[in-house]
Amino acid sequence: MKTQLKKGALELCVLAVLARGDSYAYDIVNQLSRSMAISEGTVYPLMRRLQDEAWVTTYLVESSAGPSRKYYQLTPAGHAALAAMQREWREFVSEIDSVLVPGSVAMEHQQ
Amino acid sequence: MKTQLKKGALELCVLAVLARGDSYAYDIVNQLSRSMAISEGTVYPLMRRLQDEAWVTTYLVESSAGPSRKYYQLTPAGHAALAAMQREWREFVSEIDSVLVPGSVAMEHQQ
DNA sequence: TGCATATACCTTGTATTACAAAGTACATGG
DNA sequence: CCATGTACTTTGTAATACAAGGTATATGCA
Repeated sequence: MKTQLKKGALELCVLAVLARGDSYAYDIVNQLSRSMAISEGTVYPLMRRLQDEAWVTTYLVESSAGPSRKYYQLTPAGHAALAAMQREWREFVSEIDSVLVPGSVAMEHQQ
Repeated sequence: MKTQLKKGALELCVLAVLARGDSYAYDIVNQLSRSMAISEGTVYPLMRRLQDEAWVTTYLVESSAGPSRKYYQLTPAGHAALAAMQREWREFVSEIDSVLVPGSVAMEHQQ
């Protein structure tokens, strides 16, 4: 159930994380997993999609504690996409809320 | 994009509509399409899923302006599911917002 | 009668995507 | 030299939104 809700929002979350600074997939997973259930198998294909959209560029940085890290950096198009998706997110929440609570904000009378 | 966000939330919306009164699929589509883009091909399979979950029961009512309408009525389990999904919806929005606006809700130690 | 239109239902096929699971590879300490 | 932690990637499965098409009923109108 919740899995379905999550679809599409993760892309927004990843872009939001990258807006706070360049990062690599493994770290993004760890950051997001503090707020929500998320797995590697979801994020890596998503990073590929972000590249395909030209919303991010990548560069390698060697690590002293394991294999090289592939950092992702937002492009101007990526920043624009983030802004657009934040707007869409707000609209989406409003749409759903308008269905859940028609008219006023009184949620005590149902059925 | 928005299509993906929508997944999972539609079920919640349909249950919310039914909580305001029994209705039939064709009318639910019309009601929801005032707030959001939605198509018949999405709703009919969804109604079937609600039946499979025993969240709704159905009854036929003849119409003077077309074929009989299959009305859907929430069961007690359906009301409970609606309440649970509303809670999940709130949690989900909070989770996403906490990522979009770090520091607002649950951000302990951000790097 | 015949046909268009509106109502109402349902099914099929396709695209998207979250996730588990598995695999590859690097670095370090016991 | 191998277990552990780090880091990347691919494969297969399930869920589901939607377009498109199909069926059926009722009415108005030419």
